[in-house]
Amino acid sequence: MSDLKTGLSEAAAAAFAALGLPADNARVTPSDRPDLADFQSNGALAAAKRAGKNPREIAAAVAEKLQGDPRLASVEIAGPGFINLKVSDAALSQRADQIAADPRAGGELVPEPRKVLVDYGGPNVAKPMHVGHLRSSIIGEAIKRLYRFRGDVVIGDAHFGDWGYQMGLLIGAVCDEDEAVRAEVERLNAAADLPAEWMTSLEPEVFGKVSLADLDRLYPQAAAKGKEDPAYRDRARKLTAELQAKKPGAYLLWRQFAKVTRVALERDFHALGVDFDLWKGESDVDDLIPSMVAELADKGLLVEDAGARIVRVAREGDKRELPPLLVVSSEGSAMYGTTDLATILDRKNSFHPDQVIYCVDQRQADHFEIVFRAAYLAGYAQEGQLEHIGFGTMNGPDGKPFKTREGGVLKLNDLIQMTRDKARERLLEAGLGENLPEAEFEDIAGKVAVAALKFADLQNFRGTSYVFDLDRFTSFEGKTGPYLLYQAVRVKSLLRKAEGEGAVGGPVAVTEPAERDLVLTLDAFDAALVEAYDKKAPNAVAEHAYRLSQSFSKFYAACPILSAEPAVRASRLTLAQATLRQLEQALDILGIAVPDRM
RNA sequence: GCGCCCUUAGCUCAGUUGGAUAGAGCAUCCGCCUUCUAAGCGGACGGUCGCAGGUUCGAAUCCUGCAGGGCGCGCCA
Repeated sequence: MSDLKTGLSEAAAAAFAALGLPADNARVTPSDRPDLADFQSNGALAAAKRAGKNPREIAAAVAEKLQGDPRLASVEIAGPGFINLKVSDAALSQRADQIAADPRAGGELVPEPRKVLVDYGGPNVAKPMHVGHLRSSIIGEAIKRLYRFRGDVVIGDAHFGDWGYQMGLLIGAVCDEDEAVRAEVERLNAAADLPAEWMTSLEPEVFGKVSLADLDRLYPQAAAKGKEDPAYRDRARKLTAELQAKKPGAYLLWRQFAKVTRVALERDFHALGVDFDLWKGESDVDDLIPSMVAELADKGLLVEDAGARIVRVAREGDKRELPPLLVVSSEGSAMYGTTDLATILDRKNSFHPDQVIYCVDQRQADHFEIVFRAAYLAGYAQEGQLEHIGFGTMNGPDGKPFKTREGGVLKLNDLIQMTRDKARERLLEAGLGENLPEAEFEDIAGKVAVAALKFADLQNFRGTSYVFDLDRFTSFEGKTGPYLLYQAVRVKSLLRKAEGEGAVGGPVAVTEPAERDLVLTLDAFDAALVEAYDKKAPNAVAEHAYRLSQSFSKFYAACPILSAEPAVRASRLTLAQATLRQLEQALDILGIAVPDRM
């Protein structure tokens, strides 16, 4: 069951082929001139160029072949050789019935499902998530859901940054601040009589008082000190190496860091409706590193350089010299490129992904290019299987990465709370809330907040940066998440009313312009999914959801439903049902949930 | 210095891989609620697509140069 565009493309391709013309550019697309046609094919122009013929003649010949197609109400030539197609009401009605009957609301499956892993590019342990993590969560989640909906087997992995230098910095900083912690770390490091299962069984009581707030407070200080004080930095790097060598004191203190961080992360992700299949991190591949390093050495890829061990990844024809992958630091510790490489190896062994998508800030493009090249050299993945999906930053009104009024980084939790407060305010302004139970009102406010944040983000192409504007995002007017929820809720309300009156859906019979427009929009769902999938660009789905809402709203204004005569009412109810299902499906792919009323 | 990305309506952004008259939203102005949620719908206003060349029948889109902005460039992630 394919959409109209696909069916018409096939017909056009057949027509081109019958005329001895290449069929590959016969593609039919939605018309740029809705006043003239529903669909168009520009293939005659390209074919004429290749064959050195008159495009209008070719268009006329193709048009004649298409003329008899029962789906088409008219075939016309316009301009230099555009073929304009108008679909018959009957074909539109039939297509609407198909979509309405389809649990997938018109969205097709990929021909061959693949195994895809989405890497959310890790929030860091010991640092609360800030607005910078918002985009990778939102975009990664949308890509995961999109791929899954289209039939791929997808695993999402948070991939925490929990094993690097910042851990050494924090171990040092916490010990400096708390003598008891320091003593315990030293005692454990030196202890000779630990039980075999100490890594998982021991939870030293003194470590229990270290909170995320402590880490959050100490980290910026320690990072700053590490930058200016070489001795302090060296100690942190040594402590990092100790942690990675699993010295008990360092390791168990680190486990406390990971524990308190995880609680906060789960809270923030839950609030955003984001979840992971794997909560893995850099530390999980630590055991693989020694053998991986040995293997890289065996393969002759590892080179000594300035006390460190590196893999050179520069290639012939590079426009500039790409730095090498730093595998082992001069201190003997693993760098983030090391764990990233080991993670690729781990995923190859455990999941055999056809593709791994890294959903990480554009600024890390070079890093991933380096790691990917090393992975290809080492045979841990095939060229092209690893892909970095970069995105821009969320900026403040000044056009620079978003900061609080005080100039600090805004924590994700605070951002979510801010948005939720605003959502409540908006709902109350609109006179909602008095009639609703407290719990439902809170649920709605939460959904409105998430819709506002996610839709604002996802309506932009991921590669570009955007300006954060809470008032605009939470507005119920215009191209916003709350507007989409309102539209969906309005359909739900209509359908409830219909049900109360005993009105049921029936076969679609398209007659009105608003009905035509709505069905054409419904039909365009699959094309939006394909585009979003191929370009890893959820904004195509967001755009479709918005267009669908608009089409429905026009239909809703122009075509009375419940008061129409029975056959028309049944047809329009079917259209409303199909719209709701597709809209909810599109929003679900974006990670946006719709309340029942608002 | 080298490299990557960006520059489209007053503001925030899309732009179907080179096609017709470059689209939305906000803002401004004008209409439409005794009728299914007006948080809506219809209409108007608003553009040298950063600048200059080039390729092409045809360029916001491809190539070159320039200007402005952002980002990155091995022991942080």
